[in-house]
Amino acid sequence: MKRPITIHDIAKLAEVSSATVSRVLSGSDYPVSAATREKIQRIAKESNYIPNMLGKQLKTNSSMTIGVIIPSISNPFYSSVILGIEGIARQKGFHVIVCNSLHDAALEQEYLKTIAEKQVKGLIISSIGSDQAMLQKLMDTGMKVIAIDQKVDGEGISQIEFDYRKGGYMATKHLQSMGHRKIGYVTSQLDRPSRRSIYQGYEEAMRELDLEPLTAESAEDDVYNSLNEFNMGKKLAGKLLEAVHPPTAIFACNDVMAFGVINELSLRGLQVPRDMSVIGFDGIEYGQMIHPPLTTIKQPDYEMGRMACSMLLDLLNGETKPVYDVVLQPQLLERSSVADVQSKP
Amino acid sequence: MKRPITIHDIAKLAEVSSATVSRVLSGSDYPVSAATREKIQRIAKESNYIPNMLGKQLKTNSSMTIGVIIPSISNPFYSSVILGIEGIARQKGFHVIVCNSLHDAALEQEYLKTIAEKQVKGLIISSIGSDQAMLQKLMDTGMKVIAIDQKVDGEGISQIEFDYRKGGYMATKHLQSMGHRKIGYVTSQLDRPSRRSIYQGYEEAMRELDLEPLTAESAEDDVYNSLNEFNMGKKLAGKLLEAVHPPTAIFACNDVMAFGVINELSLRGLQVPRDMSVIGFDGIEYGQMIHPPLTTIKQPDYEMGRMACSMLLDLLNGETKPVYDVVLQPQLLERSSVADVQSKP
DNA sequence: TTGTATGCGTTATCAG
DNA sequence: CTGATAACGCATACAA
Repeated sequence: MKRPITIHDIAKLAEVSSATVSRVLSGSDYPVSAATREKIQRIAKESNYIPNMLGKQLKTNSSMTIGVIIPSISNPFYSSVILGIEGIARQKGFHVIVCNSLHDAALEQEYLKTIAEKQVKGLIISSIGSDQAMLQKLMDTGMKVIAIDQKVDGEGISQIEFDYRKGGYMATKHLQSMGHRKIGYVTSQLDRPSRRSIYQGYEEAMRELDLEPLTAESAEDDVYNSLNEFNMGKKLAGKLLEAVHPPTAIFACNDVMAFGVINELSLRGLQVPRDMSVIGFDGIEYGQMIHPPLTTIKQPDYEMGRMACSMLLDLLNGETKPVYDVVLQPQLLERSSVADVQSKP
Repeated sequence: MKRPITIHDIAKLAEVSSATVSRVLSGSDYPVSAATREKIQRIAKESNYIPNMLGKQLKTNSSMTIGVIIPSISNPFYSSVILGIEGIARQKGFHVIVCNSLHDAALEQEYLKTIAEKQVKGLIISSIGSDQAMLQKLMDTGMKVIAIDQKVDGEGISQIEFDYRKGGYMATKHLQSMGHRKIGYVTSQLDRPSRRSIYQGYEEAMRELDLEPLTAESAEDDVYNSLNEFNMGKKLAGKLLEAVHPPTAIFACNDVMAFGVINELSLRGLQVPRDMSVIGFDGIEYGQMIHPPLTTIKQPDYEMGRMACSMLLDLLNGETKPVYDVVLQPQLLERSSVADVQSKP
């Protein structure tokens, strides 16, 4: 294994100083005569020179890298966010390091540390932990942070979030507008702020019409895994059906859970939407692949990624924009899992 | 913005040399008296010292990082592979850089370059490009490479792949064993080796019973996107139905496409599996969330990730194992989308 | 336009 | 056990 080529090797071959080589190869605008410039470039190519970013970054103290911490890429919602981030980042010459916290607060902390050690100056995080002490410390050292999806309260953190409350409200209102009055809500544990917000929206819409909320909340904590979520949906749907006054429509806190609800219903001989309407939340692509296509509340995930990345890069460019929160609006995706039951016979 | 703390700062505070600080803080087993060791650790903690990995890596020329290049994390198959890789990597103290080539050969090359520049010494790649020249160059400089899923022919590259041919064979045989004789195959363009292999398995199984293959291949090139895939499944299913001798069973080259097939069938008033059997390929989780639950050929994606990472780490540890290929075996996941049609009335 | 010299933060060598 | 010092590969201030 031969030692990798450095600018010094090239300098020797080209009979110039390494400074000149650096100036040419780093794309600096420092004046270098066309002749030597060409010579250096030729030799670099011929010798398969690969610049060592570690050296460069150590010197310049800028890694052109942003970190992203999300629960898991196996969640299509987050993988979409990441694709959005990457698109913008690549366009600006930045690289992205993705870390899956897997709903493990300790792991999240660990990744936070790793990112700091790698001298990453910008971070986009959908935090699942509650301990923002470490995050604050990093920000004190100059790291720029954008929180997405999950609210992080800390000074100087720009947030970009969805209007979850409104999404919950919209979903419920849509069901009501279709004539439903007994509307059940199935949700995983209401421990994360986002989930509570959706619930609030649901509750608010119900209260407006003096309707009683009917909620089935999972008791289990979060082993994030879509199959789990699916099964949870099944279980909770079962619970709702066994209530004294079963609902005519079910609102699930995410699409995969809605898949579970639909599955459980069909197992019990109930047809969607004829016998029961179902509405989901998130707007993942698979929603339109099932039968019936799932009516749902779409969160602009991809756009969120793009916006988060743009904001972060602005911050890194030293544009001293004020810290601000962006609230992205949900959108009703009307497909075929909700029936209109208000037509009087 | 204050200058970050370095080992020199700590050295001053602890009244020792930076060499000693390094020995303590880097977890070296070099002997240091318990007293100074403790003092250094205390001061490091108090001053919120964050080691600069760039410096360390530049010096040691080892980044404890492996690169992964895959088509897209939005494909649940690959996100599963990555989770497998990460699990092993983390366990051994390695970090993972994920790059989505998005089915763009140029982008793949770009990421390859980036990874090399970042001094990453190990790479796991599911290559979509055909130009393995760059890859070979990198291997010449000492990079260890493991190719997964997609075969890359090059010297010294360990491969870990699925037995796609056998998977295709198994799927077809399963349909045959359930009495089907007219079996259609829908596939995206047969341009990648993996896809051709599946097709070969299908064809082989058909020939064994002297049956005529009936294939619908997409003409469009690959804009990888599940929705696209889904729609392709719909379109190709339509084609098959309009054949002079329509099949009684359809085999799709991946699960999402199978979703499209099922969707199209139900739109045309055909029930699965009563009127038409469908079998998929991949075994993504969503397969069991649709109706009817999709019978499919499962590829052990997560395990592939784990195995690839283990092999790579062994290679990086200098264990001079011979270059070898691992072939992972597919598994039939019998669910409910295939009907037994052989019972004679 | 080019070269020299220095330092980024760390580890490693070698001498004490 | 500890310290001084030289790298690692690169960019840049300063000198020529």
